[in-house]
Amino acid sequence: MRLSSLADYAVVIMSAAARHCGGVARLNATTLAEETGVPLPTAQKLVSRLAAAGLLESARGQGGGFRLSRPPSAIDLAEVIEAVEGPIALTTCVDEARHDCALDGSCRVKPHWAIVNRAVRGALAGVTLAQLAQAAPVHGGQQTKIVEIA
Amino acid sequence: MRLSSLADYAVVIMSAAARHCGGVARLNATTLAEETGVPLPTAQKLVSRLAAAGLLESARGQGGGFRLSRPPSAIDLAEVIEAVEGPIALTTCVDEARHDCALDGSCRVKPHWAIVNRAVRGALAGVTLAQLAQAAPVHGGQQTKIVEIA
DNA sequence: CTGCAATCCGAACGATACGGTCCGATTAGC
DNA sequence: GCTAATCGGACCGTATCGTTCGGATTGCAG
Repeated sequence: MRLSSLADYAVVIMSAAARHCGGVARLNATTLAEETGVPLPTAQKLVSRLAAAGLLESARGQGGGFRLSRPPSAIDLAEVIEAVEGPIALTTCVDEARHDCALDGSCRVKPHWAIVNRAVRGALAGVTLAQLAQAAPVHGGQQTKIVEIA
Repeated sequence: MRLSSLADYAVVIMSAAARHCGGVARLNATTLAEETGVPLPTAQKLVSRLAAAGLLESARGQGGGFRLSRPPSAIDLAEVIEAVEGPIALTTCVDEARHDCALDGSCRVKPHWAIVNRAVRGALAGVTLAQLAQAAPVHGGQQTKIVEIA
């Protein structure tokens, strides 16, 4: 139940890019790396994947760089994570592209995983880059609540 | 964002144990392995960890085995997963036992992770073994919803 | 038009952690 | 007191992740 380091860094980078959204200037990988503290080679790999997923627009050559393809309020955590890690699937049986669950047929729990998976993904999809770009979260008590489940 | 196979199997095993909760008879690792389809050695490793976490009560020697330490309705997914994988911490900076985040100090995103982490954990804590032991989930539309977030 | 410099893109290497297997320690029954 | 069945911990192979490196592409200056 741990996020990969790459996904963690990707969120940090996207958040930094969202903060510079006012200026139309493109941000290159070097600048993003310096600003966030992420190692440069790793940052390069990440912006590549994020661009391939359509979350960033890339421009090559001198003066090139990256820019958010959408407003920060229209990009959520789930998208960023899926761009780096692939589809959010807690178990292999949820991932429709793979049918290699050893138990499969007789597994009585399988039907429930889809619901749990949706709940977790929903928790991530509920947070946008715009919220992450804000200075600090509100500390006034519990902000998150699951109302119904399964 | 993928659950480890061990955690997946642990949920399946605990769910099977919950289904046999009526009888007071203990279940040994072999029986649970046969019933769930989980490889025996792996099942042994899992029940050991689950017992160490206090979710199962173990009895050694001939005629021994395992039993749920609490009613199925009082054990949730988060507990099972944490027993196998350790604390649920999406990022290293959420895990209070570790302070080895390379970015740390200047990271602007860090404060938000705690909230996201709580939301994900809440989604898992909302599902009990009693619900998993039921035959099948209700398919009547979307059952899960995040009302407020960060 | 040509050369240069900056940037993005894909492939190979090493390390960490997971998953699976085996053997020893312990306990209840005979 | 012995036997047998079961739990508990240690070892090893494997796969994925994370990092690093070199090549291809593009825009600007001369």
